[in-house]
Amino acid sequence: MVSQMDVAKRAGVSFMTVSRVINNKNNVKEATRKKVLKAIKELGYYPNVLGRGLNINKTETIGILIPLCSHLFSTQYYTELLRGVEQYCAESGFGILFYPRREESGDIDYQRLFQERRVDGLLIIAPPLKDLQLLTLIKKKIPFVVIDGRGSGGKNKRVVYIDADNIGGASKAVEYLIKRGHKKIAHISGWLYVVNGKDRLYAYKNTLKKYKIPVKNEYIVKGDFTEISGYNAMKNLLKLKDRPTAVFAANDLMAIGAIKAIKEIGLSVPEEISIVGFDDIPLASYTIPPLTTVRQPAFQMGYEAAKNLIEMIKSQRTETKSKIMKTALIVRNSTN
Amino acid sequence: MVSQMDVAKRAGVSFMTVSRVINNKNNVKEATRKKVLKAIKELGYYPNVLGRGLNINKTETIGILIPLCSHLFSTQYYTELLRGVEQYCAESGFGILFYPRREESGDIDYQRLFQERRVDGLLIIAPPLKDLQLLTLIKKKIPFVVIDGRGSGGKNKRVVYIDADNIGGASKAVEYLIKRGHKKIAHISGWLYVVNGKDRLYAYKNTLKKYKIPVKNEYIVKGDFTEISGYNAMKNLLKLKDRPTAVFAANDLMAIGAIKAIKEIGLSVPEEISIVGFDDIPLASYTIPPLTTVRQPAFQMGYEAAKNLIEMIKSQRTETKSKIMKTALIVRNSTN
DNA sequence: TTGTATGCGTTATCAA
DNA sequence: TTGATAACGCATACAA
Repeated sequence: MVSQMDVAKRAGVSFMTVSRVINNKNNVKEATRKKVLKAIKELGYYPNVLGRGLNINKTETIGILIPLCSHLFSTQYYTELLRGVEQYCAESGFGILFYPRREESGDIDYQRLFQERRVDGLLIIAPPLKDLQLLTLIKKKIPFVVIDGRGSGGKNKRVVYIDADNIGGASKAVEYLIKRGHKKIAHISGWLYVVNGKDRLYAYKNTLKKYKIPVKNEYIVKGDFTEISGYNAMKNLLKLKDRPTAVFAANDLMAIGAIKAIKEIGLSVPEEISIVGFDDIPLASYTIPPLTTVRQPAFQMGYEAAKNLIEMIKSQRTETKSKIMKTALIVRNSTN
Repeated sequence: MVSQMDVAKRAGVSFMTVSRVINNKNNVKEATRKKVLKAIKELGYYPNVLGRGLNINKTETIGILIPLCSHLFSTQYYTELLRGVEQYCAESGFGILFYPRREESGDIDYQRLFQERRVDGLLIIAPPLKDLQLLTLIKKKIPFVVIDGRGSGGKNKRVVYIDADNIGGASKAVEYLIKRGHKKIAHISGWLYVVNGKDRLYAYKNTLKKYKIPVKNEYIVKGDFTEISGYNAMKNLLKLKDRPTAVFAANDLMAIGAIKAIKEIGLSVPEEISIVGFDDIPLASYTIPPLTTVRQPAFQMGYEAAKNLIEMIKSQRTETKSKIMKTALIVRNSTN
């Protein structure tokens, strides 16, 4: 391994001069700098981030804690989010340590990643509704940003949340159905242990109330964001005597499952039943019929979150900059 | 920051004893160990991986270099692959440093990640056909494993490649079409600058030859793995006087684009034109009609690759264990 | 069974 | 403008 010492010997200077050149300090004579750069090149020297990190107590790396249970991660929504995160990290020279969480098994110890000095901060995606570990992070002053987890760490002002406007988006979806004349509107809910699922259910109920439409329990069926759960939920809805004429599914995959169930018994979408999803994954425009859905700005959310986190890390500040990103109703052909 | 020294003071021992406890050395008296563990707990001590890594020259982290151009990364194939990688890393206690490559911009310097001691080895996904950087890694004895890049680093026995059997899988697909009576079979090729695309094209040509069916240039249209490229390619095929009766697309997304183009001019799949894809992404079973395709074991590939890499790192050996993973033809309803 | 000295590669501080 | 020394947290080698 080539160290600054080796470079220094080759260039006939002290290792401190090498360090200065590496770090672009301006108090190095141009001739000396050239000698050093030449030696660096000849020896193929690369600075050792461990040595550096140990000294300055920084790693220029963020950890990303992402749920890996397939029904969440496999959604293209997450790849877009990741792309956004990557974009900002690349711009600011930060690395990304990838920590998939499997909710099932014993969880990851959030603070460990920081305390071990693996990362300078954490990006936490879709944590549980009440995540006590976030409180630990706050107490220990560990920088972190939460995506898709509004409120998971309580209302502490020091927590930065980046969320899509789930309530607004879901309200728009239900409102649209109401304005098209639907009165019997059902909801296939998402995984209710993350805020996305909970908020969309809340908005469904609330919008109905706003328009004086009674909320019927039999019209609310629990799903978990997977296509199969949407399929099963729809099967149940189809058994009802008073069948709904429209369904708002908490994500696109479940909407797709629902469409499958409807077609299977010979009914058609949207003629007999209208369907609205949430996410606007690429697949949404390929279903038959193409899906009316709520788009959330996944890339921007990732980018914003990384930006916030890295600014927090760099500035040492911990001021709140939570953001609710706008959603948009994309009307295609699954609604009537 | 709490260090071994702090723990040592609290427990009334030397920091070396603390180190021994951390590393589960057996030459520590049980009573002493308990004292130390108690102090560790009370102080909330976590070992600093930078200090440790600097000393033992290991990081227990692998770097994953993955193409982020959306047409490759957004495929669910890659999420599955990542899940496999994660699985083995979790089992062996390794971290994953995530390095998306954007082929467009100036590339990542592969060796840098290792030389800077960020990682102990590299997992390189879908490199270019001839990747000179891989030769550097070989020369510098940096552990790495290539996924979806058979041959990118030359035929050096020291390179470990984990690939799906692209040639076998594509051959099965084309053979199936031939056995169903098709003679006019076209191919929508993938991105030909990665081995997956190239091999599938090769297998297409080769299988036709094997069955004495002439290879017609006009039946081969270049795509780049995106849905839109499949759509456009199919448009061109549909303009031919002697239209093909079957199309083998180099991946599912392009197959889906092709189906869209076919439907648009009022023809039907599979009655008038049969389509076969490659990958078997989840979406494949939702298209209308559900797609006949070639399944590759993405999860296992990721798992195997990580296993190979980490074993190389741990054993210091660099023996070749390249693997070609089996593929399977999944017959659904897009073929006739 | 436990402790002391040393060095990993880097940067900060202070001196020259 | 340059260099010497110390320190970051840890584990190895050796001594007690």
